[in-house]
Amino acid sequence: MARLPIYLRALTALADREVVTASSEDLAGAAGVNSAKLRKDLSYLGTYGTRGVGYDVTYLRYQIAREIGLTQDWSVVIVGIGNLGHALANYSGFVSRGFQVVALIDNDPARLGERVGDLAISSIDDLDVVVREASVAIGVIATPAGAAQAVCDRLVEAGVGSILNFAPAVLTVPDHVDVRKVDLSIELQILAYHEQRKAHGLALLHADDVVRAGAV
Amino acid sequence: MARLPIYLRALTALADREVVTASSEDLAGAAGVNSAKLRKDLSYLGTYGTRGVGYDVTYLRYQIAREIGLTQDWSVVIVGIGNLGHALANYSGFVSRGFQVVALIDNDPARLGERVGDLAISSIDDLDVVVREASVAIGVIATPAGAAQAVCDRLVEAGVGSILNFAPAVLTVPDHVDVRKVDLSIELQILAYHEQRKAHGLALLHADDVVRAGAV
DNA sequence: ATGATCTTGTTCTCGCGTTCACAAACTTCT
DNA sequence: AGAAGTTTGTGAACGCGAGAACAAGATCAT
Repeated sequence: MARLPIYLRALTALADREVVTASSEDLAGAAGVNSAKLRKDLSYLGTYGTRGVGYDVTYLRYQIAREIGLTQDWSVVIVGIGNLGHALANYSGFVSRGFQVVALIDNDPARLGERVGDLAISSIDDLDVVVREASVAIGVIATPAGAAQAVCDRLVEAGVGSILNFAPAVLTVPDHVDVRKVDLSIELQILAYHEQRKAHGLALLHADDVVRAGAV
Repeated sequence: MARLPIYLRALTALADREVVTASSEDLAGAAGVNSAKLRKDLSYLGTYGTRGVGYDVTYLRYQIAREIGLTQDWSVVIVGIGNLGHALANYSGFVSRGFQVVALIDNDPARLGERVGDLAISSIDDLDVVVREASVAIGVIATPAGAAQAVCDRLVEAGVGSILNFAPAVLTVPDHVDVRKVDLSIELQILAYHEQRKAHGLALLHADDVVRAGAV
């Protein structure tokens, strides 16, 4: 389920190299997962492979795209046009995968109307209109943590069904709304934890050796 | 392990509100997790709570920060100063949590020396020197997918032990190197999948009702 | 055609993480 | 002091996903 987009990307890369057929081993290698896991994942979608042959790259790619819902375009609204919101608004990876940013919203009245890429920054009061007219299903929150819950409530109220949250805050939403969280500093902290354990681990290992040597 | 930073943030928020003591229920609520899970997580670090009372906010916060390795500062280098790299270089959330960006590296010779925030963009040939002098342990890759593996190799070769990868590519690294991946468009695709299933689910539900009604 | 080879789809087992539930320990009130 | 009320730490059951292993199905060579 969460790995489908990775498979899709691997298939796209293979298609670009004009590979016609790929085995689960090939695909798994390109996606960085176990081949049994990949086969099991794909089997949930249907039986799109051929035993003894593998998977037809183009066909499977279409099927996965359809399953994810990428055969249609999705409208996205970004709230909070700071450093990150700015970068997201210009991020080419979105458009190329069927996501279209249809509105940029910021709180600062001084920035109203400022152009970022093809779009002008608008007020949060325009949210309802924008969401209704472009049938926006996905909202991106790139505000500071303090504003996140309020913005989230407005998005939900306007009818947005899925939220991608970059703010370092825990959002509470109704059951029918999906939230995914991307927290940059948490990722760094996790890496710091591993780094520390590597450094610390060596010290502990030495101490351990001494203990063990003493015991033996 | 991966939830420690969330607890840390919740504790910081409580400390800012001058809360002295918090129960596992309080903390779990603020962090958005089950209270039993939180208690078990914390029990792996040691017994920092007091039965009948709860956890001392300041004390626990320090212990978690120490466990993660946030009592020391970490030097970070960012490679690829496009939209995203730019935003990351200016992101205040890093500094405030003990991460210091010490170098910005980009491939484009025309941009060498360009200033972003307090730093000038430098060449990847300077990587070894920078990593050694500032003892950089963490590298951030914000390049296009095509360049990611090459940059990754250079980082590993220079002695970086942990990598945060924003490029939509699968990186292969030696065992002793940790990699974490943040993929913006994958997050959106997962949301699109859920959205589609919501819309589709209704249609299927109707079809299902018909079938069931027919069967009964 | 038939055996050899390959690859998928699926079953089975294992291990891990989550959650429940409860005893131990601390506080507070009488 | 002792009972009642809280809250932590942890043992046990549960569920779920990951990986190994194998049978079914397809191609290929002879």
